[in-house]
Amino acid sequence: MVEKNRQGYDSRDVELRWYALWEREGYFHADLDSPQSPYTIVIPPPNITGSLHMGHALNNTLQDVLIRWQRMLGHNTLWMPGTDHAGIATQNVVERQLLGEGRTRQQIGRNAFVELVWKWREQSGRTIIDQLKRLGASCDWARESFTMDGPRERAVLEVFVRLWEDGLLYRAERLVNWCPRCETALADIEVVHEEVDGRLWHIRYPFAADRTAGVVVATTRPETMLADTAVAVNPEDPRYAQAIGQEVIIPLVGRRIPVIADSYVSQEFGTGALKITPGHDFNDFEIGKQHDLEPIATFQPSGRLNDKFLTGADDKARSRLAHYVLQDRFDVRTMVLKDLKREGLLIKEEPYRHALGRCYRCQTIVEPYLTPQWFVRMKPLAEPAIRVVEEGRVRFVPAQWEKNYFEWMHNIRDWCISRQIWWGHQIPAWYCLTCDAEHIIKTGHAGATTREGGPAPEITDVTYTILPGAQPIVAWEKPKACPRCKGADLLQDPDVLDTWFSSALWPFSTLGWPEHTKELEVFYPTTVLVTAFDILFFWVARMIMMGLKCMGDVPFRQVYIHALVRDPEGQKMSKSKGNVIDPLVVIEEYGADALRFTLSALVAAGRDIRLSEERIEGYRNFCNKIWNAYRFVSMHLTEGDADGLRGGKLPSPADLADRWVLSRLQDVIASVTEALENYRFSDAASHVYQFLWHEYCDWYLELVKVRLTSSEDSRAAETGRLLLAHVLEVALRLLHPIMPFITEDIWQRLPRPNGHAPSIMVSKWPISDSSLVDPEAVRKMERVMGLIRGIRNIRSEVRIPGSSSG
RNA sequence: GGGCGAAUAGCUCAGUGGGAGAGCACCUGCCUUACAAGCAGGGGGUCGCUGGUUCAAUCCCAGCUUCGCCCA
Repeated sequence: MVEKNRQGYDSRDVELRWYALWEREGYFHADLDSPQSPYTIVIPPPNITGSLHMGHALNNTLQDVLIRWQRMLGHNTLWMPGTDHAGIATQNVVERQLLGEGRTRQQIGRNAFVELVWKWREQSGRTIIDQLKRLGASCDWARESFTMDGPRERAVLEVFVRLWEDGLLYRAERLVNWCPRCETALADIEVVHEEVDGRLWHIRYPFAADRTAGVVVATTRPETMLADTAVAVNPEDPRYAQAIGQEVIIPLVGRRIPVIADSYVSQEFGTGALKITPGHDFNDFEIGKQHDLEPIATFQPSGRLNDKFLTGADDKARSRLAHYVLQDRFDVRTMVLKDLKREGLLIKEEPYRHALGRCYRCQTIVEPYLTPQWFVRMKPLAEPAIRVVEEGRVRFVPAQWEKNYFEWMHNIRDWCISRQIWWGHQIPAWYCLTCDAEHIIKTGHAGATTREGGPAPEITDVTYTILPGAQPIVAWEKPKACPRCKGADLLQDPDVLDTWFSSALWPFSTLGWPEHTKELEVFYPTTVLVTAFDILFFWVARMIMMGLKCMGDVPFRQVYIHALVRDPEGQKMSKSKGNVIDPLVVIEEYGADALRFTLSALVAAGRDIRLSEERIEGYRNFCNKIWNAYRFVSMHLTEGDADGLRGGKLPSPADLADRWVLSRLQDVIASVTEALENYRFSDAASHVYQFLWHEYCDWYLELVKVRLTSSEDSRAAETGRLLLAHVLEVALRLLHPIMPFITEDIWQRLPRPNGHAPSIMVSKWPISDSSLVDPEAVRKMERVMGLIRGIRNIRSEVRIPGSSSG
């Protein structure tokens, strides 16, 4: 076997080199004073904890395709980059790191911890930016933002104050979704619901009047019975007609609670009797409100039991249940069930499938938790946001997503925006320790920790609990004095804002709002937002609401919504499943161009992408094909040819093939352009692929080859060489948005008209020339190709050798 | 329980009221000086099922089955 030098295309060196040049030359930078019409995209800011995954790769490839295409069309394009501080996610990362050193954030205190996160961000927070550059993203890096930098913080403060002044913010005690691991409240949509095979336990609650009889309730959460305040039945239910108005005794605890009637209770579910725990269940909370039941909140923030459930219990029960206190909620469940069984009150246990909510950041089962939080009143914000989509001022692509949007917006609930974490925008609200003292409870003690060998730290773990009745003073900065009592002892609300609060401002905060900047004037509203459907509610809807509220205009005119990237079996890629295809590994092995082309070719509206490595390899081969076509062209081009091309004059077609290839090129220009105009990335990709490989290489190049070798007609040969170079040059420009690197590399090597752009990325997007469209040539050429195929077919059939003929 | 979407070649998916397609995989023959990461040729599908509209249905309509996602 002959060892042959591989003459393939090598992406590695090429990609790094050209990216550096583009950046150095400032091609990514949008010009504020440009007379051209603007085309703007704001990046969905990746989390600073993130490392580039396929979702990012897809999302940013599509944005870059659009941006590069529009730049070539001559628009003043701005791709605004930045990163997101990702409150809970980042805090979790740094906390874990700290824990590795045997310390907790509580031990080092808030200020030191926040400082530590900033330090972590300096070191690790830019990883993903560098990775985006490897992908080829042509963002305007000079304008890079961070959701917690100075200007973005000003925007957050401004919005918070405005919402407060407009009566769209309030602080209230409500049952909220609580993550006992992150120890913070979550918004409703930060809870991921899943069906699980659980159990339904039937428990007997004896009547206070006659303990031999009772009501049997069915529950999936027996541990919450400790905090029950009633048993509810349907008023129409004949089984319980006698029971309504009586009192039953909570088993183990011994507390008396009423049997109430409420039509909410389904007669079909379980036994038809429902235990009511307003402090630990959303539905029960509502029922409790109707019946004036005081909720009992018997969990600590960590999900461990406190002693509230013992309120009203007798001494015997107190001593018997003392060991429940401080146990985890699921251990309590086990203990409760065991004790119930012993007392003969556990009637039945059956398998039961039901929904469970988990924290979207750490998968911990969330707990409904009664606590004062900040909320945004959403209805008034949602109404105009619904209207702009109805009126088409914001257009969703594909349009089917508008349905989901409307569905959610019409049923919108108030947004819980306070988080009990430290990394984030601290809420700009203060409380007066003088006149509001009754609502503020101070806990903590000095000198709780000493760093090894270091000086004794300040008091670090003092915490304030701000009760529901407290009166916040909302302001841009700490007020000098309380407006009510003139007291100067003010305490800032310790909570921080939901990360999505600052993300919601992104399309205008990145442009300098609330200052009246030229950037806002030029680039707002932005043109299109490119994002995956999974953050439609988290982010897209909220940006529309906030854009309308703050700017009085939509944040973007179009929203292109793409699917998620999955593995070849359709499974979500995850580290634990081990099915992750790492884009950076792919880029190393196959090149960013191959990855970008693959993702573009696979993205179909509303469908998940199943990514396999073979597919990427196939498009790497496409790179190689183009590279070799270039090698052929360059090998045959003469100095005279190059001069001619630089002069910009094209030869007139010498024969059918010439007319055909020029005509086909015009078609391809038109169809790629049309595909991009309609966000049909896969069509754009396959049109160029089909043309370059199966028309240009398979046919035109082969036909010109014949002219070059036969040398009967030197004019035909020259025309062939020139058109080979010309058609390749145009096709490269068509391909550039998808494959920026190889197109630049070859384009720079091809002779092209004098005065042309210094880089393909700032060259002109091809325009279809109708004078070159030649349907007759195309028809004739197709007949010729069919004829040749027929001949080849016959030849191969005639020459079928016996399989053992070797 | 409410909503949305999908079902087309072995796999992943385009597609249109009149001819069933692409990439990958597969089979056969070729290291033909651009490319074996390639070239040439080839096999393979009652377009989920049942009805209806139509001269004509993979496509439009209704029902069914299966799968996926979102919301509660």
